[in-house]
Amino acid sequence: MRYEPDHKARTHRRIVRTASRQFRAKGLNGPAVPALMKASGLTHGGFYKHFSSRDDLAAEAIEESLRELTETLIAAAKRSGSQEGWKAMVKVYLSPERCDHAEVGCPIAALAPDIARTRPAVKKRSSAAILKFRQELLPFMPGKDAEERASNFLAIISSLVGTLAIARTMPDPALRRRILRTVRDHLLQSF
Amino acid sequence: MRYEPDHKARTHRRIVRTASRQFRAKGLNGPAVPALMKASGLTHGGFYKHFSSRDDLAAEAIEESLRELTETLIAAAKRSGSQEGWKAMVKVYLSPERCDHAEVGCPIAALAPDIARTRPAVKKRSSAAILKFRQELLPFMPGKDAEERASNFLAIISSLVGTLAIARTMPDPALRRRILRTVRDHLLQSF
DNA sequence: TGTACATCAGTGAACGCGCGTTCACTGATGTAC
DNA sequence: TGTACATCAGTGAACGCGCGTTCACTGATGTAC
Repeated sequence: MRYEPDHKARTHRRIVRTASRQFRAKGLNGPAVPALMKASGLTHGGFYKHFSSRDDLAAEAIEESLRELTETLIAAAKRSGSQEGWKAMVKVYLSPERCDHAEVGCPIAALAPDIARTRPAVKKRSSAAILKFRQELLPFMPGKDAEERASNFLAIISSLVGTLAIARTMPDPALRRRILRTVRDHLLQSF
Repeated sequence: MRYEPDHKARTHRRIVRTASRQFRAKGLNGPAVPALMKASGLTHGGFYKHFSSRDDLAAEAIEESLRELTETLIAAAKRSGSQEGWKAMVKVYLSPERCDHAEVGCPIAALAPDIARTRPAVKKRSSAAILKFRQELLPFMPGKDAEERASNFLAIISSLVGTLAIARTMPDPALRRRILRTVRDHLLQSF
């Protein structure tokens, strides 16, 4: 069976996108190769036509989900129209919907400890992707100069990541929402 | 072989304590039962004389590590002597040593996403232990009334957890230290 | 125009391995008589 | 005092299973002649 010229690239992208959701939902060691391929409507045998290893896919999936997150947050900031794009980002990031659906949410909140523990190759690509993510969001941060924006980015993103991570450990949805609301309100009046 | 009356209880405690380190180092799905027992100088066969399942040990290990963390932080606050115990807690929590040794550090920073994804029984016991942890630290938080201290606890702990999680994804030790220092300084002058 | 062959994305059986859990067993000591 | 038995923390072989990866194969279509 021959396909259109970009067929393989499209399949590849589809595997990466579905895998990025599976990893966020189940952890970096969660989904097995057969499950990852099945979720894209394929069988596991073809996996190594697309990726050199499971780690290779994991790294690509993390890079992809960080690109998606960047896009989502910047879109929210631009939609808000105001000078303070970071406030729109905080509101989106801490929304109950995103908290309850880790599979489409922030890969740092969902996977940071897994990334810290993973093989050096995956860790290197992931941390580079996080630094790129930081670079793209810096312009939207509060602060009068680059240095202040950089330090505020760290203060804000660490609070966001920690809040989501903590909220998700709580089985009670009402408590989760209370946590999200509390930190959101705190952050919005802090900068 | 008969043992002293408390022999089994001591062995049990030893398994839990070594396991709590292994889980923090390798994740909730990381260490296998044989490895967990071997780390305590035992063979895997006796495991089910002490625990009803691997999940049972995981829950107990998380509870234990949160008790240890509570102790460590309160000791730091009391050692500092000042009225502002939370500042001493922030400094200890974000120390480079603790960042570089997840196995003896905060189980929330090391395991939150794993806890969020785990079986309901483990999740329930873990979240209860986190709420107990919160309750014991509240008196040391900044704020003029209970409500303010509760909201500040959340703002501070989420920032701490997120900072450690993010820093640990970075392979460069200098960058890790810079991240820790930045958030520490930010927090210390924020409340 | 017709035929033999090359291409290559995807298939599915098979590999060696380690997992969580079970279970019959060990053997030093306490207890019953 | 001496002996038979009960106790029970810990041992190690074995179980069924799913893992990541390999590999010979499929089969529709493009290319060579």
